[in-house]
Amino acid sequence: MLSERRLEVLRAIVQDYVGTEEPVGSKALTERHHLGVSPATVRNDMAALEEEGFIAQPHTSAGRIPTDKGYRLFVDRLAGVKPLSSPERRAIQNFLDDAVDLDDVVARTVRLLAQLTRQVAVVQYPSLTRSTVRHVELLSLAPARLMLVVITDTGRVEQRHVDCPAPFGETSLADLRARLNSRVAGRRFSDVPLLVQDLPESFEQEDRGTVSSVLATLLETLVEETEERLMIGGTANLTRFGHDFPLVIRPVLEALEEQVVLLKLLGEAKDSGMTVRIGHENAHEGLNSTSVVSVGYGSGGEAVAKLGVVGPTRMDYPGTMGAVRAVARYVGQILAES
Amino acid sequence: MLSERRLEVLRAIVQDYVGTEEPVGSKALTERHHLGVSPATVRNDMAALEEEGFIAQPHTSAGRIPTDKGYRLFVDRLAGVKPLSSPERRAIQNFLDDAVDLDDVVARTVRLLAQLTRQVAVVQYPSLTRSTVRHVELLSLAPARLMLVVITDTGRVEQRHVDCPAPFGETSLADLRARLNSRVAGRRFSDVPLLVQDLPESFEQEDRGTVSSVLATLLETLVEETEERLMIGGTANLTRFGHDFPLVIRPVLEALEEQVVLLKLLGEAKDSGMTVRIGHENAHEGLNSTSVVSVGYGSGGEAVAKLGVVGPTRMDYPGTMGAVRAVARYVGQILAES
DNA sequence: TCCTGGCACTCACCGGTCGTGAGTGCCAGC
DNA sequence: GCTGGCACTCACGACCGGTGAGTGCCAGGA
Repeated sequence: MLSERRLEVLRAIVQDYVGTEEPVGSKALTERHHLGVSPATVRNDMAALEEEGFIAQPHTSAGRIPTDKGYRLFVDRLAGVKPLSSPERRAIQNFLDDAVDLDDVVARTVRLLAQLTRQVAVVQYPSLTRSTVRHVELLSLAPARLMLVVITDTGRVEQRHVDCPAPFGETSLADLRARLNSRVAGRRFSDVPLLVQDLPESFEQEDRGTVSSVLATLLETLVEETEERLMIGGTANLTRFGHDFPLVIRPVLEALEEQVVLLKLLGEAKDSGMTVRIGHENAHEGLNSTSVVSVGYGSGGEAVAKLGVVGPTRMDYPGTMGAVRAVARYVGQILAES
Repeated sequence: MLSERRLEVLRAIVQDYVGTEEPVGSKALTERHHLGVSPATVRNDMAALEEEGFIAQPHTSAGRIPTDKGYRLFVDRLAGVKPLSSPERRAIQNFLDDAVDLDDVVARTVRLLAQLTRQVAVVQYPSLTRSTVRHVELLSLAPARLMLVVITDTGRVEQRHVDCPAPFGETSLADLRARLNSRVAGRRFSDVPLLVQDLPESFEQEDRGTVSSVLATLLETLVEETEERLMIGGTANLTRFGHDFPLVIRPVLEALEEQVVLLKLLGEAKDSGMTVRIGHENAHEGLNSTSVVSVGYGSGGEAVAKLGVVGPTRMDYPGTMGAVRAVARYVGQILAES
């Protein structure tokens, strides 16, 4: 088992390395942190920490840098979550309060996260499946062509065309619109299929085809939009990544462009509480030299989507975690209000 | 005036430099291109071209590289637009045909452009001001709360809440909906303000307040959405930019994050035909080492928005221009069909 | 007048050598 | 179990000379 002081040494190494980006040696450590022991003692501790795999040396006769395992221990046992200062909190709130619609909320959130953490920010749009239907609207575009609009409680709007097998009168349209809304308004998207399945039967023979088409399109919208969208920002922060450039950031940029990869990444994170994935803990190879800090957010108590940041494993974990958590809270509030 | 052969030499220099990314010397030039003259002659021509500012040497006793002015001459007088191969054309069409909605069209276009040109792609969403209104829908959410939905001919949907000064009956709602649509459906967004200004007067006194609120919101949507959105992709291609990394791509990434900058960039381009801005011709400082190739696209004969790519000044202009033009055409077709 | 071959010159690049210093491991003593 | 001392390692930067691609210039020929 690692003694208390060795953990302290590890913490000091992580902090110094995060600050300077350079391998940290025993002498510098004792000078910057008052550990109360000599460099020689620290050297012994370092040897032990290296033995256990928490730190490593890039070359013989260089200082040590933390390994993924070292960061993991640091995050789990040594680091708290650094709360934001109150001016920061106020700035967040003001900035988000000005948002005019859902797109704007998401866009502002991305900017905010990227600026606060000086890293790449990723924000998932509130998911359709977990949110509820506010309203379904049907419009007639042409005699045998309808438009279906679905509005969710998070302010998202989806729209689809429906080609009808037969002309559909205004009366029937109003009827269908009313019945559809009375069944699904306020209900969760995931419950919709069950709620509408017997709807065609209650219509005249001649209209059933059209009603079925509308329902099919509605359900299809549901399925398609389960592939969620997301927005990223702050990629310019990647340039502060390290010295050995292109090789590191190339795969990261590629991964960030693959929405599928990112969605999977966020999907793997815990639904509640904050998740930190460090280096090789990330399944995707391109992200092996990055850490991902993510957390769910939502309008009520329940998380409807996730947001987070992607940065070098050598990041300021307490600060990043604090910023991510705070932003998620405020976004949740904003969504609840609107 | 530059002789025919000197122009030929410039063309050869641009082509070789684009291919190899290395300064090109007189000997290599005569070997790769059958110019019919000796290296010594080419050297004289090069000296003249340098004198005129079309090429430069990074150091004494190195080959020459084209300057921005050299690329400009190349693009204007020496390079054609390389048409895509027919398999490429088919691939584009197939890929775009599968798009399900406007977001998807834009997203696919970005991917396509980025892949074809191996550069950063930028696609502007079809603009509301230049497109027409397909339908306006009004829904009652609560006794004194309405939702306004605007649907454009390019498939874009915008939605806003309206708080009414007084309760608004279903009959009045249907009435307003009908009158609103009869006036604006099929009209350009920019014409809407004039078309609706006298609408409140034709309603009962008690409803006028609400009608005015609805119209105000409608016009506000118009103004807000004149700030257009855009989508970018292919940023990973920036890693192929050059050897001297962070210093070059940092400002480019920053510029790309500023939608305002990009919109201005696209806005400065000609409305019809293709625009190529080379290096320092770009107003934004961060893009001084890049070239931007852009073109308008639209569903009819008229351009409703622009798309383009951002890449190093040392890019394959004929190929890039060909790809950009072809993609713009197909996107226009797709939009016209939907 | 324009092109060509020849020639001397420049200078970035590459590989090797060497001194410096931060950092280490080990050990004997407190 | 901590400490000071000591020998060792090795990345890094500076220096240096050889190599070769490339240049500018010039005199001679079509």
